[in-house]
Amino acid sequence: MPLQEKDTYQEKDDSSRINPFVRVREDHANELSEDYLELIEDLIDRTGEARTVDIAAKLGVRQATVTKAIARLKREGLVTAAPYRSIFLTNEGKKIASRAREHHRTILEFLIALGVQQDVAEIDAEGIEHHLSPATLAAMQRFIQQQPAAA
Amino acid sequence: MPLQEKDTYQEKDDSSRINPFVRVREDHANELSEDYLELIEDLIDRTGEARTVDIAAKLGVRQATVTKAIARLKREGLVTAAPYRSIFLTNEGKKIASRAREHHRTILEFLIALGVQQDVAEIDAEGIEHHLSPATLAAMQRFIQQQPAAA
DNA sequence: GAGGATTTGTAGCCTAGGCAAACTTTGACG
DNA sequence: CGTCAAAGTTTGCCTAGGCTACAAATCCTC
Repeated sequence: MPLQEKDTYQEKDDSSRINPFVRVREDHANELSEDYLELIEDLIDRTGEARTVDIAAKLGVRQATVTKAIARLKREGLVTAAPYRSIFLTNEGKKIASRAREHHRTILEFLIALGVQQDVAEIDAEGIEHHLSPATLAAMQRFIQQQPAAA
Repeated sequence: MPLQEKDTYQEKDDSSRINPFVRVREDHANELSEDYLELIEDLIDRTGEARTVDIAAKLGVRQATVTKAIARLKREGLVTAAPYRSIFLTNEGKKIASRAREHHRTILEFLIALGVQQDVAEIDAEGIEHHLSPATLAAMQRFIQQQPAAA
């Protein structure tokens, strides 16, 4: 037998394209980051700044948890933040936040167009926004545009 | 000050109904279990038995990981399994598996009806199936039935 | 029915992301 | 300008879910 046996394990490269479960696990790794970035952008837009205490309240976690997460985002170059000061997005962070927000909006509009109640749609949109391929998002866009847009 | 301060934290009872992020975190806790149960049911149906090695291959993880997960499912009363023997679902486990499978099928059909390519639909369905409320699933059902069902 | 390959299980490690408790910094206000 | 509440941080803990390496059991095959 040549080289290493590999067990039944699939290599990362192609497995994410091939195995849905692997793909879901990978999505989960980005999910939290995107939620933070999207929320930070939103807070800055609406209140002028993103503070630990507000992020914690929105996400339903403790401030300590937010501090830890922000440290990670800093390490990844997605935000900047000086101790005891509020948080800002880097350009890279802004890109991700805007994309996430756009997806979120698309999904929300789509669900509502599909006939789902507003509040339920909000919750479900949050749940699925990190797991949809560009192709599905495009299909949702098409669907929205075909709708008569009930006033 | 009265009683405990509570910080800005929201109590579990209502927060899952109120805060989408809390809801998503709760969904994640069940996600893995449902994937296992659904897969076990599928393997039993198709090959006669559910073996660790096959579960591992399908999920893209190591066998040791599967063993650990099965131990948890046993503790939760969702499967039965004797050491070195294959795995069976309890009634409770079967209920969850069937529900999961049904949701999965609904979502898959829906995405395809929406115009998403088969292989992409498979991947996305796996990603979102644990995050949709009954209301949204019902809306998807309605949409499928309205479709002319293109041959 | 013995031997070796395959499968399963065990032990120990790692990381992420929660938490509480204690500490530090900030900043508002008398 | 001193004090003190609110905000932020640090530390240390826990659990889940991955992994590797190794040990044990099972089961083909001759």
